[in-house]
Amino acid sequence: MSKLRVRFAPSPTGFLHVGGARTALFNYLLARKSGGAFVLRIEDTDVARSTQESVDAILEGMHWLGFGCDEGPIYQSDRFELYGQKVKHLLEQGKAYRCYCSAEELQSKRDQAMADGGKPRYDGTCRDLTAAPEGRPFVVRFRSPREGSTVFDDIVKGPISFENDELDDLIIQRTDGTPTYNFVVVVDDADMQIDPVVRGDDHINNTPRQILLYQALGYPVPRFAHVPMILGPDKSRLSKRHGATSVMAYRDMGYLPEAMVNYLVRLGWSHGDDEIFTMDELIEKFSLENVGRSAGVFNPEKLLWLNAHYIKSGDPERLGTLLVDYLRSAGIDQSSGPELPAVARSLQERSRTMVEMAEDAAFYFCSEPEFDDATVMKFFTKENRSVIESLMRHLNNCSELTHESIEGAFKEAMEETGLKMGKLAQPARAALSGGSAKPGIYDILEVLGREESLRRLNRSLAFFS
RNA sequence: GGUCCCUUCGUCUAGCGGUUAGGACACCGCCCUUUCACGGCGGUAGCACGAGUUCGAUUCUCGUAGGGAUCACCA
Repeated sequence: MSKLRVRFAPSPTGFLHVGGARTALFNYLLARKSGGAFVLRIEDTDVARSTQESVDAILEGMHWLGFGCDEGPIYQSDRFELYGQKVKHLLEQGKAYRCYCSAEELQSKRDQAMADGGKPRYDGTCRDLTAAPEGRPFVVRFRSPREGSTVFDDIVKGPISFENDELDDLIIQRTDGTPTYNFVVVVDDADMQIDPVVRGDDHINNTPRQILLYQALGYPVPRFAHVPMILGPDKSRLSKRHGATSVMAYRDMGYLPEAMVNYLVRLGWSHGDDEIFTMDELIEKFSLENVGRSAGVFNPEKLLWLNAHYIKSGDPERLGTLLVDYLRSAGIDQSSGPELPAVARSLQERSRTMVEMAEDAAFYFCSEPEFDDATVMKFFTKENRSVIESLMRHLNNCSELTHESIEGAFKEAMEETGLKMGKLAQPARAALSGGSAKPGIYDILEVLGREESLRRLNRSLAFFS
């Protein structure tokens, strides 16, 4: 595959949402696969709505997901001079013209057209103006051809065609002299030699105008790949009301970036029946040819399943490191207690999110667990006292608590008491954790260690009837 | 409303003229079992509709219906 230059071009008016993240991912994979360049371009021509906080949030999201860019971030606000030159050229060539209609006039014309059942488009009032009014504010409009049609062969959607007379003369420069999106996106994609342009299919309707602009500017027209949108459960465009849409919100909810990447890539793309992909596999296997044409519903359940999968198969050392922040957020004092990797290892098979893991790890860090009435009633009975004592004796004989030594102790205790595993494990679990802690009982003992385990068991004795 | 796009289980999807329509999430049942999970096995469930083309349509064409996007001095 030849080297591709692709880009992700978010506008800094909010955080990185899952839709944008997927678009970024597709572009990133294409660049990595081809050994080409992934350009990050910040579309901040709307100075009023763009914020540095948003830029930072987007960068943070990209970093978390592991999408490193090769060029950028490039800010369009740094390139106004270039856009100004291009506008000037179009003006000189008569391919653009000044329009003196005010925003209010335009709006009322649109409203009128709508009321008459017509199309809300610019009527061309200033298109052929010969005498320019003096000193009045103006915008610059692109002189769009009124005949013919514009067609392109979308890489994912196939052939798409528009009649040119459906397109009106779009504004390329505002009254304040700043350029607008449809213009700068063309100048930049051409200037940065982006090909293919991979973006959300909400841009399909902009594409014919942009193609006309490429041609007017004398640029070669790139290929386009419009990827389907991500919808909410009600099939409407995914938004806040559907729940979390910010990528970083998922980190906060205990999701791993690889789970998010894996989920996002499968939403709209497939590789046979495969479900699990490492980033390296994605780079090797991803291709636009296998991107579907239809929109997809964001399914949190499947994301959760993938997250559980990655936690389950994750490196305990890493999970332990990640756990630090989640424990802190859960208000758990981790200053003393077991080693985090060991904690993570004991819980990774049963945690679907890191938040769950932190919550389920709480008992490890609570040296004096509270016993509720139900627990006392059920497990701390007269008969069970001897059970715990028996277990303590055999545990005490172990020099160190390992899976083997613990198993041995349990066997001996079972023999001594004549009880089955269940009768032994449950009271012990309650005594050690204060309730029905999730890890296997051997794991709890092993992670807690000999001294702490015996201390907790001994302490529980006081609560027996 | 105009334009454009889309349409296989509830959801994500495989399928690229002939298949018992496959997989995954979710759901249900059974097994495993020291709690909870994991895991294993099995199951429910789908080609929107109507015409064509064809010996044969989920697959190709055209309609219909439904859904979505877009029609800014936002991007």
